[in-house]
Amino acid sequence: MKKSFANMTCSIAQALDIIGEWWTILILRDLMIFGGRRRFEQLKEGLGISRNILTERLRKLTEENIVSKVPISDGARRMEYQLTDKGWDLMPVMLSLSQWYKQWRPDPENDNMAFIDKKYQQHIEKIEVLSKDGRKLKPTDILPVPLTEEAEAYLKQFSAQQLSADGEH
Amino acid sequence: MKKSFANMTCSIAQALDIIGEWWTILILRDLMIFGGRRRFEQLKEGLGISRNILTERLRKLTEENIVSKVPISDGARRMEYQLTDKGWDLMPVMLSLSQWYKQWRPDPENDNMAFIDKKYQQHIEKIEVLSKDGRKLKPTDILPVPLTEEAEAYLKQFSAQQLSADGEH
DNA sequence: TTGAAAAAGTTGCATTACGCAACTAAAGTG
DNA sequence: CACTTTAGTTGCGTAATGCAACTTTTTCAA
Repeated sequence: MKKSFANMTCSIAQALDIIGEWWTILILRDLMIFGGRRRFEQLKEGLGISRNILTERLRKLTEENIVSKVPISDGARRMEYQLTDKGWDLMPVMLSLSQWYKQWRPDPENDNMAFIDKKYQQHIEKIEVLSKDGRKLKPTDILPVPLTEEAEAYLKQFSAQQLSADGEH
Repeated sequence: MKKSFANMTCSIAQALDIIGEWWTILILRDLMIFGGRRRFEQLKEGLGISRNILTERLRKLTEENIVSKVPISDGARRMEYQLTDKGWDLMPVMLSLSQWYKQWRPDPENDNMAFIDKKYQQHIEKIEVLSKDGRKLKPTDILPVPLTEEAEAYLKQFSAQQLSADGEH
């Protein structure tokens, strides 16, 4: 049986356990696209996904409150799938995946997805990771750390040292 | 047979085709963690992944130049796996997954991953998406658009209009 | 230097997930 | 009221995953 990540104490593993299965992120992408596909058959045709898999993925996304199933118009019984706030908050995941691929792709032609700033209808800037003092951080400026109590204590201590050192000059 | 996303003209699909399989991102996470697991057996034990799957994932990651297999020390024949620059550039993907989960998790206890700013050893700020004029964008300020020639032309035109409008007041 | 143990896979088999096509039930449509 | 569309469900064949046993090379202790 395919192993679940749900019992791992790591936010990345937890996130992937929810949205990390094959097709899931592409379904969410379609739901994000302006004027895009919201209906079962549309999603199926657009993606080329099998019916039973689409059913299963949508069921899980609905259960996780990432997507909601709402009437296509008031009082109608036909339904469509819409992102919830929780779903829209996955935008940075989409962006970072897209931008990583664009930066390293071997073939610049093979892509037609863009992310547009709604207000000015412009391509948006690269996604940035900012430090507390506003520096833009490169990947290697960042350290993923599994947090034990010791690690937390160390960081608190280091932080105090750093503050006093900064105050001295 | 599980379908490939490699022939879709979308950078998200392309990225997922490379790193979207079960386990792959968790392997990369372990390779990112400071002082973390770099060796086959360590990765296997730490993740609880089967040997044959780990072999296959590492093979693909190496082939894609996301990970490289290097001698554990100079001239040694024992190998370890290290991230390449292309691999490190996946940091924003890790961050955005982690931060999404942390924001929406039902259970705040069930997580021990943190991302630290190396210089000050502090937790880093939330990942931000910036517009060209430096505004921090919310998910709903952003529009994913499949780029056709028409879409490109429209955007170019809109952009010109916007500039002249901005110049007038 | 030799014997044991570890490291890094490979192979074979059982089970689960996925893809496909056929079927179904309800809702919309003319 | 027929018939079409929509949104699934079911069944089956194949591929992916998990597990355990086996292999080969390297490392280490005595």
